[in-house]
Amino acid sequence: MPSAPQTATRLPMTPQPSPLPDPRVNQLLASLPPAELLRWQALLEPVAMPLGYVLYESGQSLGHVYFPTTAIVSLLYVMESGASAEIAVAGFEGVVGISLFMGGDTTPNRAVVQSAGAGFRLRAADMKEAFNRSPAVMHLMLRYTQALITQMSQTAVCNRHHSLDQQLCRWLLLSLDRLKSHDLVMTQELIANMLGVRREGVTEAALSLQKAGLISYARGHIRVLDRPGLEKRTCECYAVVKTEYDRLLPDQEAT
Amino acid sequence: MPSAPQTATRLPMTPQPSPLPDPRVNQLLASLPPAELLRWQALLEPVAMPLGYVLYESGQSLGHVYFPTTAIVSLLYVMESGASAEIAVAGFEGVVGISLFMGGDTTPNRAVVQSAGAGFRLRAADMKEAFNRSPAVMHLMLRYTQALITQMSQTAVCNRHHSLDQQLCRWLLLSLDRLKSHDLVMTQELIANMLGVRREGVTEAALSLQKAGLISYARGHIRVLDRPGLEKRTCECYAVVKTEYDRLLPDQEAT
DNA sequence: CTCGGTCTGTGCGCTGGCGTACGGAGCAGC
DNA sequence: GCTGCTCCGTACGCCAGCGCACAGACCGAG
Repeated sequence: MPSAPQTATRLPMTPQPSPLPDPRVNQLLASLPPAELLRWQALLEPVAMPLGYVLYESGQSLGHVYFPTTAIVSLLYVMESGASAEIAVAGFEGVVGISLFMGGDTTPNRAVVQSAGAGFRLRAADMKEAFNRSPAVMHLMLRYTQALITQMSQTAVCNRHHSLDQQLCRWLLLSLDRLKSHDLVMTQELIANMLGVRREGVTEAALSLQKAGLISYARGHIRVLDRPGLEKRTCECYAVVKTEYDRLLPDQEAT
Repeated sequence: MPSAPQTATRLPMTPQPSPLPDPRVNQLLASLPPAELLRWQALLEPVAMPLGYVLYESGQSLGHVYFPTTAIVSLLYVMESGASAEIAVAGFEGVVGISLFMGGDTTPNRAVVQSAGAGFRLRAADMKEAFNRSPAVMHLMLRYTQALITQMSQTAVCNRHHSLDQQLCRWLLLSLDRLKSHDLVMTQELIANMLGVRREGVTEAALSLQKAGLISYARGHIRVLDRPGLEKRTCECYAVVKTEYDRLLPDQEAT
């Protein structure tokens, strides 16, 4: 695998999908049986995923499932009041739109691009067909779904018990894992929306991380300086989720 | 369907499974294709589910899946500190042990009986076999799983944004729906553990509900006096979850 | 260089829920 | 009818995070 990051995040609106993007940058796609992947090549459509782009809206029937490669997608619930809370996050390790093969077709959540990048999409009908035809595909998707469930559970726990400080660390680490980079482009306002807290709260937490020398922050650009430090500072939730992802989704990282 | 409640909860330790319990009291079992249900009859084992009984422990490999009939089961995460938080709840409408067919075999959660009653269980191997053999079984289980996912998501949101008061209402309503009764046996201490809050907090919230004439509370016995009142007082989370369950799991309530 | 917009830092009063501690009330058994 | 235990009510100080308001700081456009 060539060094993937390829600073596509630099261009906010049109992160040009590189001329011949490799679906295998997405771990789920990479984990497909070779014959299956071959079939899919014809069906997968490369898409740009600009910051803030809404892949699907609460209750809206899904036309496609999305396999991010360099983008990160947030699943969040938006309340009647307009306040929001992130339920989970998906990147190159996963897929957005599980309700399609789970059978519900819709969810009460919104999926929005949290970090610009690229990915692939697959038509709903094709996804369902593959899921129902191939046990390998099915089991892969279900294992991913279980990992996602763990992330959601842990989000609930974290929301209940842990400090904003710790939650910010967890959130940064989850994002970092999906970027393979130490820089992320993200205003405090956005982070606040994701975490479902005040912007000022994020400012305070970010400052304390900065003072501890763990990150440096400047106008929507975060650089992580001391990742192990973040891991020490966060709550157990991050480790639980990470461990579960590693357990359920074989890493495919050979070479 | 005969009036089900049959105060089995009166006996704490041995809620005698009635002589010939009908699996179809569990909605998932009732939704199986008739031929499939017939197969299962031989495999389903009636079990008593006394209060506090731990169906499975965090990380423990599952020997069975459980289909509650009159019992309610909480899925909760227990932190290193010993504090806990409920992730979701399952009763006669569902099944406990989804990680079995999702492919993970284990979860980081604990499943514990929150309201005594009865149910059935099925050996892990039999469950997997049926899931992989019968698309009808598979789709049924997956639709249920998606409903459960919605519940988890909403738990996360609720933990983030809503007052203890509202959360207590939501929790009572979710329990009520799974009991088909207006009485529940539940100390404030236990509720506090489920919600992941202080016992005193529950006392306060319960008092305010009592003063509003919505419930009456006495030594571990709650009677709901005004259900619509509870529904008015709770947050949107309850309705979201309820709607999603009704949508995904056909009610089978004919007759 | 200036101006307008976005993003980040700071202050202040408020409140919901926490930790702790204790008092009283009901039930069960002897 | 007393004792012990479980369960529920109350009180008080504390603090994280909220809502609000505003000041600087940086950036790009003209």
